[in-house]
Amino acid sequence: MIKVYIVDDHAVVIEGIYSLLQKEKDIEMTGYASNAANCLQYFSSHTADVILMDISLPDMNGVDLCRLIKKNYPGIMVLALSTFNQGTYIRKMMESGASGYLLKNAGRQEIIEAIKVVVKGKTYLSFDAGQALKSGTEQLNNIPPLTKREKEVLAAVAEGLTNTQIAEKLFISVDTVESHRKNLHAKLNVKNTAMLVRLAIENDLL
Amino acid sequence: MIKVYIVDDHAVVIEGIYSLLQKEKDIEMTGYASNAANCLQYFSSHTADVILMDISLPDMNGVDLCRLIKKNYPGIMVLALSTFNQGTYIRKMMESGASGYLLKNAGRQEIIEAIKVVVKGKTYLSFDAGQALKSGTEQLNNIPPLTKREKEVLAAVAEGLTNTQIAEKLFISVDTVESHRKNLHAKLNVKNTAMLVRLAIENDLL
DNA sequence: CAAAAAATCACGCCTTTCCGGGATGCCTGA
DNA sequence: TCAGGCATCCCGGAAAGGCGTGATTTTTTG
Repeated sequence: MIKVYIVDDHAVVIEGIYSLLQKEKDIEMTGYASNAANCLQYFSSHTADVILMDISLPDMNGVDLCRLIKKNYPGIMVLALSTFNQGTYIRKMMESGASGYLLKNAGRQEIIEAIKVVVKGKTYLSFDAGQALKSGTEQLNNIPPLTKREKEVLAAVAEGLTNTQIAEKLFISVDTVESHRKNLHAKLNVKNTAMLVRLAIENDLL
Repeated sequence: MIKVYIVDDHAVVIEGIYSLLQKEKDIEMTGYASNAANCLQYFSSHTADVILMDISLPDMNGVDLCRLIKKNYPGIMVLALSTFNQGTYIRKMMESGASGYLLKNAGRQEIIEAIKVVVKGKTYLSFDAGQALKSGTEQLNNIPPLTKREKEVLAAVAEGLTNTQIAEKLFISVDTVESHRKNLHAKLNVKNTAMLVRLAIENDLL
């Protein structure tokens, strides 16, 4: 009997999965939570085999919750659940210890299969998710890590501040700001402010 | 007996709503579809009182589907269903004839209430959705209409083209491009490229 | 048709970015 | 200890953008 727990802030999703899993003999739903806090509280005194976890929760994002769970209870398998089929999200979840990634448009069969796969310690990725992951790593999407300062400057630029204003804000000289911008341009392979801001927003670098 | 139909590409959501509505005596689920095409086909020979409609579907967006439904069957009330609490989406759905907007984190009570309200011809907005709408219209979010040329220039700017490149692309002089940019700055109340691009992306002006 | 809105082009002036260098400490991990 | 990444600062010239103002032509629309 596989014990499944759900964390999702959408009542209909919880209800739907509950309803779907009820028909399955060897799967049992032991509980659910609509936020990270309740989930963590539950596991301080209970356990489960698999957690179906929405990546966006009201009080914490799925990535952090997943990391916490895997750190404290490595035996529990986390199966990420999301509407978004974005390489970045998927990658982050997998890096945080998730055993799989399931899109919410998955049907009953797929959900059950995913649960059975991850409970054995294997990895399950929705077909589309797998695709997104691949195309993400193999293509240009590859964003080099930015330093703390660079991120600060980038955020300020995206807010529309001029170099002078940024310099004042960060208590550094205008030249330094320019240096950071130059590095950002080089790292992100852009050549002006417009492309920089666009890339920053679209890749959630703020 | 209120007849409810669901259009959503997430099996769990359909299952969840079905399960929730089953317990309600005076509401009946008459069918569902996981895409716009099936939905339209269904209504060519059936009807319903309320359609719960996801705003993002695989083959068509909710806004267009809503418009189609209301045009052909004005008597059917459309209740938009979405994860996103964004003023733009909400506004577009309402403008397309939807009777309400429900967030997917709504509980059983709220869903049922919403259905009962819209079937009477009234409007139902999730609390949060109402807030987003208000803050959208009443605050600065108010975006004046842009002309065709302005949109073209804006798109080019967001792509990272320089004024010279834009001029070549649109077969106009650099001065004209600058004029359009000046107008954009004035209309959108920004003062540099960074803010312009950011605002353009965040308000889906591309 | 006549008024309004949009699109076009122009000039001058100043500010800001962009770019290619170079330089100096500081800290960390191999 | 020492290389390398990081953050800091500097210079100078070229390019692009921002701002005010004004003008002409086309298009839209009441």
